[in-house]
Amino acid sequence: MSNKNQSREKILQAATRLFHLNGYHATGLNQILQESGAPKGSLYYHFPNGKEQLAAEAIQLSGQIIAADIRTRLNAFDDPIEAIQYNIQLIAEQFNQVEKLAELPTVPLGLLAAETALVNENLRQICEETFDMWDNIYIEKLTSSGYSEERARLISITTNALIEGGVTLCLTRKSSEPLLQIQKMIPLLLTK
Amino acid sequence: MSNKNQSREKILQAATRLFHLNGYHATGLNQILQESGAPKGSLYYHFPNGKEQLAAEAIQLSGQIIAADIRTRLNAFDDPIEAIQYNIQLIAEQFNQVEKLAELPTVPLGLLAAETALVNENLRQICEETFDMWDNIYIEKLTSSGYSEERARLISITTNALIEGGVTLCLTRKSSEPLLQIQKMIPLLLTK
DNA sequence: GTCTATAGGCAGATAGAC
DNA sequence: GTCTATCTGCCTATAGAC
Repeated sequence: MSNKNQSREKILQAATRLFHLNGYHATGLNQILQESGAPKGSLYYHFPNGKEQLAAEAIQLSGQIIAADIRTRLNAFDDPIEAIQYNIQLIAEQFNQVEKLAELPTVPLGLLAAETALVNENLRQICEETFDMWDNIYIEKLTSSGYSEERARLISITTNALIEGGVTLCLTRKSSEPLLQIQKMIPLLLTK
Repeated sequence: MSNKNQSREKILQAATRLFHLNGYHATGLNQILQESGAPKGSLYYHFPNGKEQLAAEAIQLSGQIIAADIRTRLNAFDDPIEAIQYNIQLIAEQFNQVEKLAELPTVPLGLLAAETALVNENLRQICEETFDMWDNIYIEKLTSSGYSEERARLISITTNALIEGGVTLCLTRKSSEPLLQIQKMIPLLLTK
């Protein structure tokens, strides 16, 4: 059982990294196995439903890691404006060294979501639940800072869209600039 | 030559639709040919560099179609706030009938950009140029409405990120709601 | 310019020994 | 639980008749 979980975890970690970085369709099971060091037989023992199950668990795993990141960053400042700006700043900094991108699981799931939404209902739902989870973190921070429920919802959706779109722009431009620029607009969005 | 261009155009149109909808890696050449009605020999006659060339031209084609859409929409209102809101509204409405999504090439290129940015330098550059083109349309509208060059740049980047991220959220939620919500924030962003 | 047939490789998935 | 060998099918790309 200890071995079982070790292997499983290694495979899942490699899958999570590769799916987020290269996407669902561009990532092969062989690639995942090679990186994790596990054999193919092992993969189907631990993930009987193959690639789809692997992607489902990968999205959930990184969804929770990112949620934890967002929570600690938002808690770093009382003022929600500073807090959200800090969060975006840290995401942006990942794009300074593109090599290091490979190590970090904190690239949001826009790619996976867009790839699967129209094609795989199961994965689509998991992405939706993940976005819900992230939304709720922002909403809680904002309502506890005195924003109305309705306004908090609006700001949260907008923030998530800004981050997902901003990440796409940073990837495309090979630069952290887009998110650093976007971050400057947060004070305007958080007008009460 | 008339036949040549007809075939070429059909293939390119099918490719454009499928790439934007399903992504680069999930779209097969067979699928493109089947939809276009053209034979495989024809594809490699018209696009000697195969899939990559097809994707490159598809991005450029839809990039220009979308640019034209943005231009006419921004020209529909003098006030840039109303104009940008109108543009987002029209993008959002595409997600009301998911069936009709298939017909419209106006889904921005976030998926293609994120898929290719780290993997194919040629396609990455084309995506970057396309984003530049769209940025410039917003910038021109804003500066001619009295916004400073610097502020116009900032707003344009943010608007593009909002749209790309918003589209991802709409796809994931199978709903036009996210973009309709986001649209409400435009007046705050355009504060002078 | 158009079409067929097919090469050659890699994908995801499975069977069965150990 | 692990590993190898292998199946089937689809992928991109090409060769060559017409």
